[in-house]
Parts: sequence; structure tokens; C-alpha cells
Amino acid sequence: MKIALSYATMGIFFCGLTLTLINPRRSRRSSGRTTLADVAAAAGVSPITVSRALRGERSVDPQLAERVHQAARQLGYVPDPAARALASQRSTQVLVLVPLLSNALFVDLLEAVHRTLFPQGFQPLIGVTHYDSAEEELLLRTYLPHRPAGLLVTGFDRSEDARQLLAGSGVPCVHLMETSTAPGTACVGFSQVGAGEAITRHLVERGRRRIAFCAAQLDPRVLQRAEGYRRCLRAAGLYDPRLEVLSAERSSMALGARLFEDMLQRLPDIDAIFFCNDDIAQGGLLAAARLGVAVPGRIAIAGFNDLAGSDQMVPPLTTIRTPRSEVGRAGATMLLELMRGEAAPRCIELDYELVVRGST
Amino acid sequence: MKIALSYATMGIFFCGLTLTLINPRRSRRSSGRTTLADVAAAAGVSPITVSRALRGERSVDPQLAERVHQAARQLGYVPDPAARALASQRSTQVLVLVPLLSNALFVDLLEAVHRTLFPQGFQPLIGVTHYDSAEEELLLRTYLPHRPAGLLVTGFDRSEDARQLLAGSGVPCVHLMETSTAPGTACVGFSQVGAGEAITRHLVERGRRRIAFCAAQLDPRVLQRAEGYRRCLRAAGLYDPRLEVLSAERSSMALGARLFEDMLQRLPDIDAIFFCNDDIAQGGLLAAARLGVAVPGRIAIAGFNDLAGSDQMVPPLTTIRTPRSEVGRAGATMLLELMRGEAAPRCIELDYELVVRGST
DNA sequence: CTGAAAGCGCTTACAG
DNA sequence: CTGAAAGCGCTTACAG
Repeated sequence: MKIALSYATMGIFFCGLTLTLINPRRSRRSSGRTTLADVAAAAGVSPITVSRALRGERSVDPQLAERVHQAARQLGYVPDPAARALASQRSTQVLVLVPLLSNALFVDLLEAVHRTLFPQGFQPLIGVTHYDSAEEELLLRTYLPHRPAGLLVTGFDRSEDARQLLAGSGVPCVHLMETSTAPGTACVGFSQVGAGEAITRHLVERGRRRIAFCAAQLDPRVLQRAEGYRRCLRAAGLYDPRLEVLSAERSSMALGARLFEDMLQRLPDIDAIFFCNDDIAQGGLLAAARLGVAVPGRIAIAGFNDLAGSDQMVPPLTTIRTPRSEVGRAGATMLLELMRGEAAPRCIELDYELVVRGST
Repeated sequence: MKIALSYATMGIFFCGLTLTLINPRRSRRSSGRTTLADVAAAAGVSPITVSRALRGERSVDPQLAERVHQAARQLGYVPDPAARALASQRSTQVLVLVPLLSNALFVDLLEAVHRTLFPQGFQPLIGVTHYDSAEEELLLRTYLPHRPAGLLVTGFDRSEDARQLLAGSGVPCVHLMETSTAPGTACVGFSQVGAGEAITRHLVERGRRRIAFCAAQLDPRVLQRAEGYRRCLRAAGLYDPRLEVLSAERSSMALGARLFEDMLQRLPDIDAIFFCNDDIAQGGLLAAARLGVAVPGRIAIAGFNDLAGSDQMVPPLTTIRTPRSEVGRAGATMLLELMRGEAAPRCIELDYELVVRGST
């Protein structure tokens, strides 16, 4: 029989012993983390009482609750989200689906959502769809099994399968950026049509007569702005379908510049352009500067959203300030109510604002 | 006794009956989802065999595995991530911590990370720190208990507590955007110092002698670029500390414009400005246009990162194209290897590129 | 108000 | 290669 043990072996031996003494019942599979049971033992109550106290259920004696909280604090107890999700069939994550992160609009939206949800114990889980319904579906298929506590999605345009996944999940869902009158639908948005109409009207009021509409991406909200443009110009007797330039390409400053040059050439008599988004408007403005085209002298330029930099352009860009932060905040707040079962789905329509600057 | 039952009551009655007939053993707490046990029953094997087959463990007879896969497909089985995470002590989410979403740099990084991780079965979980170490710590405290499979963090600058949380978690972690020689550290970045030096050298080579450095945000990477600027100018005998304009404010086009105007006034003899980021550089460029200051005639302007729009400026902006997508891809790939235990932590240094345009 | 029991749906650790 | 048992750390559903 070998008597000498190596230090390493002794170390392991003593560690094992120590562990055993402190925690005689720690199983081989234990993760080592402090559990509800540990807190219960320390507080001298049952685990379920700890669970209730920590979740703030009021059916717990205040004195007991206090003892539990103290024990939890002392032991540095942190609930295991996976165990919680498994037992309750609900996680504390909120899936937020946006089309793009490269559009500052959605970054502002996400900021507001985070600021609203996170302090209330819910964590936004960001999914980017790239304006692709197949991607959105895949995200839903991937994340719905995680049983998110809530869902925040952009607009109403999605595949039938995605729609059914949403409905079938039973997870509270708020639609952002657009409004709908469909009963039972929760949404927070503003009138894209109205905003498109408003900025077009501004151009008309400035005395412009050949007002073009230039759009990229062509998502539903862009098309609604187009509708507002048409409405306004029809009413003014100025509508000419040839002045609509629609590109399915991804929106960007470079694209805006290119489209601006095209339009100047193909439609030499236009005296104003309403760009569906500030980034292509900024590109158009810069192209004008490059080409020596006077803005607003020769041509007026208007954008949409009031993104970063629009106020810095030369001349500064007239645009519509969209309430995306408010949409994020109000949408998240509504979701909070729905998740708590405090309110029924409803629809909130927020205001936009016409911001007149030097480009018109 | 009342004989007549309302339709509603009968509906409920029959529903319950149907459910009972189909699923005699479904417990009261069942979530209704198809489980491993259902697949096992359908395939005529034990649940553990299903688990192994579905995870692709090779210690399963190919025939059995095939039968399992078929059954799973037919039943539309989707594993429960919470149960999986609880049993295995590891989720499939990868926590990604970035300072800001409003800097396009990090959006590009996140895109690349998502494209690399998602197809491999891992889901990025985005956390935004706002360059605030307390926020980063809070995010870590919130998300680490979820037992992410991996961690992707920006740079090395964090609180001691955050550092210990990272180290203590035992979760594989890759640091992005900076490099380090510390042993055992995994990182993917590029030389911020070198890049700052390179663009300053370009200005020197263009014949500029009073070259200013203008920075905002002042995060570690910005300061490293400043160091590159100094190194270059010292070597050229052109360094003058009065030409460093450092603002702790958040970087933006508006701030760039303001700082540009200040500098022109306070430092009338400067003939070039190296802005630490393209957004303030763009702001400076636009301010120059507004003020009628000739670029590069009177003053040369250079930026950093090559963000969207820099090529559209008038004149287009000279800058450093940073490899953020490559950093994201390579970082995520390295993390994948670490999570699979296929590789040891190491450090990858990528290349940047000087992009000379009209502004210098 | 409190608790013992059972269960959520997986995987680990042993056996064979 | 396959499986029965136990366990991951919580909450639900009953009882009292």
C-alpha cells in the first residue's frame, strides 16, 4: 500500500472534504451557485417561501420576507433565469424585432425600449430582420421557443407563417411605428400617410409646383408616405405620376446622391424633391452641392425622420421629426401592461413634427 | 337539476374530453409543447437517445438516429432552451457588449458577429454599455446568470469588478477592437496607434505642418489614436500639444462642426485637422462649407473609420477604413473555437487601410 | 400565510 | 451503443 500522497492529491482530498463539511448534500452535478434552497436554509423557511418573498408576492409575512431578503443578500443569491423560465414557462426577455440597425431611427427606438424595459426586470433581445420576411420568420422560430415574456415588432407587414407564429405563441405583442384599427391589436405609431402629406403640403405652400417623390427601400411605411404625397398633390391638382422615383435598393447617402443626379437629368423641370428618408435626402443635398445646384433656389429638398446630421447639412434639411423614442417608450410601456395583464390591447397614435430648415 | 348546458359550457366540456383522449397523461402543468419524451415514444427509444441523436452525438446507432430525426421532424419537435440551459448549465446565447449602437462602426461589427454565430446555433444577445463602466457591470450582473455560451466584449477598459465577473464566470471571452499581449487573452483588433500614426503621416506627407488633432468621447481607442498622432508628429519635429483638442462629449456631427469653428478661431494657423472619428470629421467638413473655408486649400481634414457618407462629402473625406466587419467575423469565429474547446485564446491583429480622398 | 410534493423538459453521470 | 435514475433550480397547484 502506498502511503505518500502527492500535495496535489492531498489538495483535492482536502478540498473535497471541506466542501463536504460545508455542504454535505451538494451533488456531483451542482453548478456551485447559491440556490433558493440555500437561502431557505439560511432563513429557516421553505424554498417556496423564499421564492414568493423574492418575487414580491404579498402573501408572505413581512417579517419572514425581511428575513428572506437579508439571507439572500448575505449569500449573494441570484435567481437562475433558466430554472425560472422552465418552471414558469416564461422568461424575462422581450424579443424586439427591427428591420435594420443601420437606420438611426431604430437605434433611437431600441434605446427607448431598453430604458423602459430593463429597469422593470425585462431584457430586450434584439432581432434584426433586414426587411426580409424569411429572416423575420427564422428569428421568430428561433426565439419563440425561449418563451419571451413579450414581443415588440415593427409594423404589420409579415409572412402568413410569421403572423401565425405570433398569434399562436400567446405572447403579448405590440406593433410599433404604424397604427391599425384591427380589433385586439396593440400598436404604437404615428400616421405615416399624414406625415407624408404634411411635408408635401409644406412644399406646395412654399410655391413649388413640380414636386417629385424619391424613395428607396420601399417598405410599407415608405409606401404610406408616398400615399400621403399623392393625396396632397392630387388635392392641389399637381399630381404627376412621372415624378415618383421608387428604388427598391437599400437606402443610403450614396443612393440618394445617385438618384438626385438621375432625376435632375430625366426630370429637368422639377422644383422640389421629397425624399422618403433623411439619409437619401442628405445624399441628394450633397450631390446638389457637388454639382453646384442651388438649394432651395433651383430646387427645394425635404427629407423624413430628422436623423443625425440633417441639421448640419448646408443648407440644413427640412424634414419631419418622427417620434421614434416616444414610440419605443410608449410601446414598451404598453407591453409592460399587457404582460402584467393590467390592460387590453389598444392603439396609440403619436404626433410627428414638421421641422422647416433652409433646404426648402 | 338543470339539464340544458350552454354552448360555451359544452364546448369547454368537449375540448377537455378531446384533450384527455389524445393525451391521457398530460399533467396539469404541461406546457403543451412536444417534448423529448414524445419523440422518444414515437421513435420507440429512450429520451436520452433522442437527446443524443438530436445533438449529433456520434455514439448513436445511425439507424436509430435516423428514426429519431424522422420522428422529431414529424412531431415538429423544438428543444426547450430553458430546460437545456438548466440541465447543461449553458445556454446558446452569446453576450455581445458594445459601447453604442449610434456609432455605425458597432452596427457593422454586430452584423458580422450575427452572420457568423447565428448559423452555428448561437444567438447574439446585444448589450449596450454607453461607454459607462457601471452600465457594463450591470449588464454583466444581469446576463451572466443566464450562463451565456460565450462573451464578446469591446476593448479592455472596464471596472475591476467587471473584470472579475468576466474571469470568475468561466465563460469563454473574446475582446474586440483592440489588441493585447497579455497571456491567455483572446482578442481580435487592429493597431489603433498605428492607424492614428498612418493618417497623421499622410497629412505630413501632403506638406501640412500645423496639424491639429480633434477628438470626442475619449474612449481608450480614441486615446490610442491620439498617441499615434503624437508619435508621428514628434518624429517629424512638428508636435505641438496646443493643437490637441479633446472633448469628453459624445461624438456627433454637430459637435464636430462646433469644434471646427472653435479651432479655426483659437488656432488660426493650423493647416490640417485629424478628427478621431468620421462623424465629427463630417461635421467639420460641413462647417467649413458653411463658413466658406476651402478644404483642402486652406485646411486639410481627415477622419477615422470610413463611415457611411464619408465618400459623399464635398469634398469626400480622407480617412482610415477600419476592419470592423472582419473584427466581428474573426472574433466570433475565435469564440466559436473557444466554446468548442478547439483552440486556446490568442490575439489576432488585422489591417486597416488609408483611404485618400479629396479632403486632404 | 406557509409548505410538501410534484413537475417544468432537458442532460449528466453511471451502468451495462 | 443504450438506458434508468437522478438532478439542474426554480414555480405551480394543492392542502392546510
